[in-house]
Amino acid sequence: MSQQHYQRIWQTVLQIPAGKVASYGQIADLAGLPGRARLVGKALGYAPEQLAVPWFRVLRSDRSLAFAPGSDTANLQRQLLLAEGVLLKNNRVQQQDIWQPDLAELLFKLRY
DNA sequence: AGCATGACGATCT
DNA sequence: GAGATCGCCATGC
Repeated sequence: MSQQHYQRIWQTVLQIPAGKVASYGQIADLAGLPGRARLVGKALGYAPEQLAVPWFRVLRSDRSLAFAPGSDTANLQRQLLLAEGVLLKNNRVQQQDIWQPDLAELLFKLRY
């Protein structure tokens, strides 16, 4: 897949504010890539460290973490979210912690 | 080209 | 909510 798509995904994820989370599908939609939720996960895995993309603020549409419960990655994600005040209950975040961006403002910042 | 594999998602039970 | 099923799309063998 093109770097262009990855770039858009990374830039979109960078817009998620601390203390909020978004789903893979939501990010795909906002990045102008509807139907490609799976590509978002892949892009996050390739994200350069230097860009400091908040990958831990992205999870599934059912509000559960994508990594196996108990795995090192899942534990790390849980810790990073907790540090921002996002508490997981039974591997799920609260509905209120889901990011609901102002579309006009977001599109302006991303200027697609 | 065919098939399996995912940091996924919507829908039904 | 949990589990099963099917759809989706990019990748790699």
